Amino acid sequence: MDPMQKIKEKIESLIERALEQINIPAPEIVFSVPKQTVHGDLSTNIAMILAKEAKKPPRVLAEDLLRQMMPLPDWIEKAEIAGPGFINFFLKPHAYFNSLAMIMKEGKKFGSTKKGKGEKIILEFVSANPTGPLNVVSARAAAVGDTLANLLKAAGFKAHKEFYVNDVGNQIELFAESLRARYLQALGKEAAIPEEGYQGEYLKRLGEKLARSSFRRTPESSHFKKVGLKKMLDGQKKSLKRFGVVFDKWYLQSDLIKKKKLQKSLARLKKRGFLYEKEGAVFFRSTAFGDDKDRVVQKQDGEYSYFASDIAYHEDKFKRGVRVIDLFGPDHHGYVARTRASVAALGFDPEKLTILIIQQVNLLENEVVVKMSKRAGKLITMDDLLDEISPDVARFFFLQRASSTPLDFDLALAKKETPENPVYYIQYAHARIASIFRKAKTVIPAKAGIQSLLDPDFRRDDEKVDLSLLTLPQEKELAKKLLQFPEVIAEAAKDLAAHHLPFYALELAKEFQAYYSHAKQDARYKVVDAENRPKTLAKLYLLKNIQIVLQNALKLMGISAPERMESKDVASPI
RNA sequence: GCCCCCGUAGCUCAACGGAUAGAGCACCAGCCUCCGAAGCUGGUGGUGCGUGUUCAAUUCACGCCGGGGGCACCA
Repeated sequence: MDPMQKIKEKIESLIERALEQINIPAPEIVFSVPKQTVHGDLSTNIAMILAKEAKKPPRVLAEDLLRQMMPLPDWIEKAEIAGPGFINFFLKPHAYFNSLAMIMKEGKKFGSTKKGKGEKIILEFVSANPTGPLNVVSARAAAVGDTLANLLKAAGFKAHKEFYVNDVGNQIELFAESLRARYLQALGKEAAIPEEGYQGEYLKRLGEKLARSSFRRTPESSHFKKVGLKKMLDGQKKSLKRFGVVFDKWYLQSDLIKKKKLQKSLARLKKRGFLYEKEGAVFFRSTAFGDDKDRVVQKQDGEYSYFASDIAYHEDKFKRGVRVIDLFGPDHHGYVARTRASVAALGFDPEKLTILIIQQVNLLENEVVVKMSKRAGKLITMDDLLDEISPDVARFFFLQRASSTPLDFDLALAKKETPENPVYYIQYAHARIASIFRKAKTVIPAKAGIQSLLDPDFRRDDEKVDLSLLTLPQEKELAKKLLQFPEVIAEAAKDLAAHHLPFYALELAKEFQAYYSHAKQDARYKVVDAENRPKTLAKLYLLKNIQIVLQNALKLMGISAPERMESKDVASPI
């Protein structure tokens, strides 16, 4: 449920009735929450939208509307016309406080909605080649993809996380050859890593390990492929787990061929007239759907192209889900048009396919860009990253940025900034509330009711809490902020914009910290007051709600919500 | 040449087409007998250029300028 939505709907019907009175058909009415409190709690631009149609200046129309709306319901303090013709509504605190019970009641579920109607979405991300360890770009994709999946679930979709394993093709052969060479080298034999092969240290180590496990004769190339692949996949899974990302499915490209899915997809395309032969190769007519040129699906040598597998994979995904979301790396943006074309050619709605490009991560070292290449063996791995900074910090760092923009990542800087990282700010707000509760437990006389509020499983009915005792302006603002959470989730899920989440959490933490800090100057802001039990309860109630929302937001980002912040580095008060 | 991403504060990034463009870091000045100073308060400082659409443009369209990336019968 979304309490804010209900408030909006109520005002909406007021406006609709007013429009009816002056004979203007009502369009969709949009509200925004003004940045400044002087502009009220909710604002609409309806008078400016309709000014032309009404043949009146916006402000005059706004006045007409306002007159029709009188008298306002008791939960609206006042309504004003401002600026070029905004109608601003000022709500009484109880309009918000009354909805807090819902946050308490829903707990971990607060913020979730059912807008997705259980629609299944297949979300594919990371999908790095199984030829080496995951790098930082994969880390970014993992953080974003995982949080998008969480957001979609919270918005009422069924999100399925999938990792596509490119275990077929030239790069795998090169990989196997490179490993074989390392193996032979470890045995002291002459062997060269193929040109374009994989030079990384990790293969050297693996080759040495294989050499130690005494083979009587040099194994077949296929053996290196098999062992190497397994090793790489296990390593990738381990890194991802360390990062807190677990996939629902690891989908093998080779399965598409084994299970004849690839062949069937191509047959369908052929039947529909989108395939043709030229110079001994088979082409897909992607230009029929706006691609620059047609694309090869079967090469002259009879092998299927990577793209052919991808066609089959997308068909398979569309058979399993209503919507498909792909997170591509920046080097794959050229694939967007042809992928979309293939989906359309197979008869699926291309609108149901969303391809997000997770932009590159420029790794910097002392402000100099470090070029990464898996084949040349120059890379900074996800594990290297996690050796330096915690998963919480890394995830937050990646989530803060819109994923469609390139990201400069200075490892040295990231490490240095760790103590000041904003993620701690949010966690600290959460821990601080926990701390206040610990304090309250010792100070407030133990009555039957209060224990329940201090208990994690507290529910509203356990004890009457009089929220009208919350009279400070910041308390109303905090309640307002909390109630915006479901909309934040819904919007972020709709736009697939994970970065809204950290910003919201930061804002909420900020408002709380500022509110809390007033207590030093002003006793009215003090939460725990042994002399005033009802007021303490009301404040604790609000704080509990803040804590719940912070928890839920952090959970969506895959970040922990600690009860205490513990660090030796940070000095405690003298 | 074509395609994609990006130009917002000294740096890293925000801003459903809305009102006085916001945060963090950095810098300056204050604040711990009192629920955690990983904190709070105040200050310095910004939309690359041009034209259009609109009541309203950081946002949309077009054109420049600048930075990055991609344009395989490799995956």
